[in-house]
Amino acid sequence: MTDPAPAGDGSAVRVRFCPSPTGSPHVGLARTALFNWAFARHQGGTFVFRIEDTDVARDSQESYETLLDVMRWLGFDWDEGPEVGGPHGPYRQSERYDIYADVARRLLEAGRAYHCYCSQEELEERNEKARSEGRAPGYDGHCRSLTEEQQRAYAAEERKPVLRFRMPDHAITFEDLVRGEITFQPENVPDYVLVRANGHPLYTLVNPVDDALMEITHVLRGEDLLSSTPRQIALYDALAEIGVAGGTTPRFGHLPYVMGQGNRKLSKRDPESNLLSYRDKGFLPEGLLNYLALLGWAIAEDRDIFTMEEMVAAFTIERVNPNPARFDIKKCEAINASHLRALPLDDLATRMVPYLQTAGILGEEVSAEQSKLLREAAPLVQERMVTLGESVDMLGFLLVDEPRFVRDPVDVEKSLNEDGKAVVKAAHDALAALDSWDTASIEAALRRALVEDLGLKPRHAFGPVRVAVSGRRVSPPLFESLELLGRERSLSRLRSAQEA
RNA sequence: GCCCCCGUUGUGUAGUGGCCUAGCACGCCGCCCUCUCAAGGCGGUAGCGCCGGUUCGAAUCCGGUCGGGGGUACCA
Repeated sequence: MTDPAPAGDGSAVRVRFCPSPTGSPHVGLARTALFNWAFARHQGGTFVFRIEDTDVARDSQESYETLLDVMRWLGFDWDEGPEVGGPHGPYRQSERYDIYADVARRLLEAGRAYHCYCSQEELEERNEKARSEGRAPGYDGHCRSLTEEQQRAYAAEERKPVLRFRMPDHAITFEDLVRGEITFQPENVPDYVLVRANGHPLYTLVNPVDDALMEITHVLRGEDLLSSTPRQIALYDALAEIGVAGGTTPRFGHLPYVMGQGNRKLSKRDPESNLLSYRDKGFLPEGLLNYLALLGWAIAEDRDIFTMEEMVAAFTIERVNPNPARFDIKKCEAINASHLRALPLDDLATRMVPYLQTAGILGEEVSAEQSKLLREAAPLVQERMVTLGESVDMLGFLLVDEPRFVRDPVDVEKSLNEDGKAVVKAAHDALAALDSWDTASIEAALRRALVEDLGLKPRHAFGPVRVAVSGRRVSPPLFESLELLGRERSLSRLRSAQEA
């Protein structure tokens, strides 16, 4: 199915993915990117990639580069953002501080924000008091209407003010794209800080400002941001009033959490959350993405394997489910395995290469002979692998020879005892006498020599041979493997195994 | 405490008042196939949080309750 995305009347749709470059990217991030990307592509809209690097303490350049790297690995293309540019750049917030400073000044001048001189200790104290008296905590409006004189007095104490947004005193209601109508009463959404005392703008300011400036129409983000939505909607109104942007407030949709073990949101600490580890293990990007899509969305009631093209064609926010979803590595692996099995063999062979190189099984240069071998071995391992990384253990024996080819000591002990070695010797002699070296002949010869002549059960007959040749008790099919290994290399292994 | 969100088998979901003695997938268990391991085939396991209401009829609508999660920052 390769239907193009219906353009509809949504060509004006603009969505963004705006991660912070802190630490290692996690799967929740990928899920958010996926839903935004799929929505943009389905609508024929614009996908904006913005970097929210205003947290000086935690952001890093390394993390930024990893982010771009992993986005490319996952196959997301962005229409505006780092490296591709666009009409609303720059797309790294660290390069937009002058914009935020200007907006902050205008908000202050228009009276939509005010200087607040309260110290953090004072705020905490008053919050404690409010709590103990059963009142709603949060900023109490202490500095909302200071006279100039009072402000001067505070300044004289060398207090540095923060810039605080003046929330309106009416309820704020919005239609969440995945949850429906949500209302917040004003007493539950206190005035909040936009700019720190040291002049540094906060997420609360920069995120809505950039969404407004970049003309974002739909905000799809994690559920954790749900309760900050009324603050942002109020800020949008103010921005429109001071003429910062066109005055269109985006529509919001809050995606369910991706949970880890227990009832916890999958955090960066959970090993299962690390996106890079999926690439390192050899998950296919399309497999991982397919699984992630299932966390809160379904393409059809009786189907869960699909391509990204199919997802784009089918994706609508209305069908996103609000329940938090548990990340299940077993299902993730099963989905990935399905994609792996569907890969064309040439593609599979090519995709295994980097993993074999990383493991040192292949060098940087892959010879024509090695490629051919890999291509021929691909059908043998395709339905046995869950991830590409498993090709290392499954195919290593074909690609290296002794001394680098080493048999698993445990498997040797179990299979290559005296009896086992006798079987190996018989196998060697039978194969050495063979005229043609192909799977059928090899199988016939071994069956005759081991099963018929020695009277062994097939599993007992071929087990020792398998360990001798592949080094393991679990391997690709034996006869095919022998053919691929070749006559000389096979016989050599059958000899050396007798000395193991 | 207060505010907000969420509640279908172990997990992810389908379900929008009768098609539901609740479908699909993963997992788990058993059997078949079989040179190992897989894959594949067949079968099985297990669920609408609870209580009330509306209705001829409720997983679906309403109220309450319980449970879980998030927020309540000069983090995002």
